[in-house]
Amino acid sequence: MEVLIDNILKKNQLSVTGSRKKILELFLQSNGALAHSDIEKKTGEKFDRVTVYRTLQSFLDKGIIHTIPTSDNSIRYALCKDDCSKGHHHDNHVHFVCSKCTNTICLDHVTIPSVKLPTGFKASEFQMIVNGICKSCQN
Amino acid sequence: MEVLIDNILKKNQLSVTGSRKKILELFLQSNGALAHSDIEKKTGEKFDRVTVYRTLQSFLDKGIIHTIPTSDNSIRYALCKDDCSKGHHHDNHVHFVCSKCTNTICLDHVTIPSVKLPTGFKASEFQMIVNGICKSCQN
DNA sequence: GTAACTGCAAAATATTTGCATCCTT
DNA sequence: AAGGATGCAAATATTTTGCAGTTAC
Repeated sequence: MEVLIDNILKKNQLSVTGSRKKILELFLQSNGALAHSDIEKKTGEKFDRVTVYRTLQSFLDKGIIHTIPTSDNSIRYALCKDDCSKGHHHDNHVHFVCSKCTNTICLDHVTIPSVKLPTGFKASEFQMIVNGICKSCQN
Repeated sequence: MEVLIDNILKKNQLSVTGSRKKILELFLQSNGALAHSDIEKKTGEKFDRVTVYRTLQSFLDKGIIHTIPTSDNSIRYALCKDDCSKGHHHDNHVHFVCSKCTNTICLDHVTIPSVKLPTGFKASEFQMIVNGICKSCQN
């Protein structure tokens, strides 16, 4: 794990520092998406708030993570899968937001179906969010 | 128009006031979605910022408008269509976000295709956002 | 007249920026 | 050693809350 994390950072020309390792580890552990506040909580106040902002921003810039649209004012970030790092972000799967546990889960195997847009519109990216009750909260 | 606006408000047991009429009118005019900041701009600083927050909240509560997920920290609101007011929000169309003019447009005639979720997941709502260049910015 | 709505002030939160210091390479 | 990353302080921006005055019904 340790090695994997270092490799991801190096591959993206980011220096390997404590906060980056820790935050990246968080993403690798949770297979869902994280909001800024989640990260602050789960790292246990170890880092400055500002460092979290900047770390997320640099991960975004490098394409290590991407944002997921939400309906509340809290951007959520998720790891990009392999094909993302090549520049284009084809994060081509559906995201599921559980209304019970509020987790955002990547449904990696559910691909976003394509839609036909009216003439004049040129699409560059498709996002799909499904709200409901997730597997773990089902009872 | 004036009458229509009053009717919407009355139908939802909201008293008819200047700010509500003005803001509702804005929504009726723009067939896209509006962010809080859009509303402040377009009403020309006439209302207190707080009034805008509260007005939007009461419209949300009554189901007159709904939120649209975004990837930047700016909730966008759009008018609900007729079948929304019955309680369930089946805002069943695709939203288009133009990366040039940043407008969010309701593609009323593009329905969200259904997807098959993994077992254990129960969906209650589907949202789809398409990013790209809109009709007006195409040149 | 009463309940609901608004505007102002202020509190609480969230985000950004500058700069000195420290760490990675 | 040099450039980049971090933490602190502080500037901005955003959202929420309380309260007194005003307006709609």
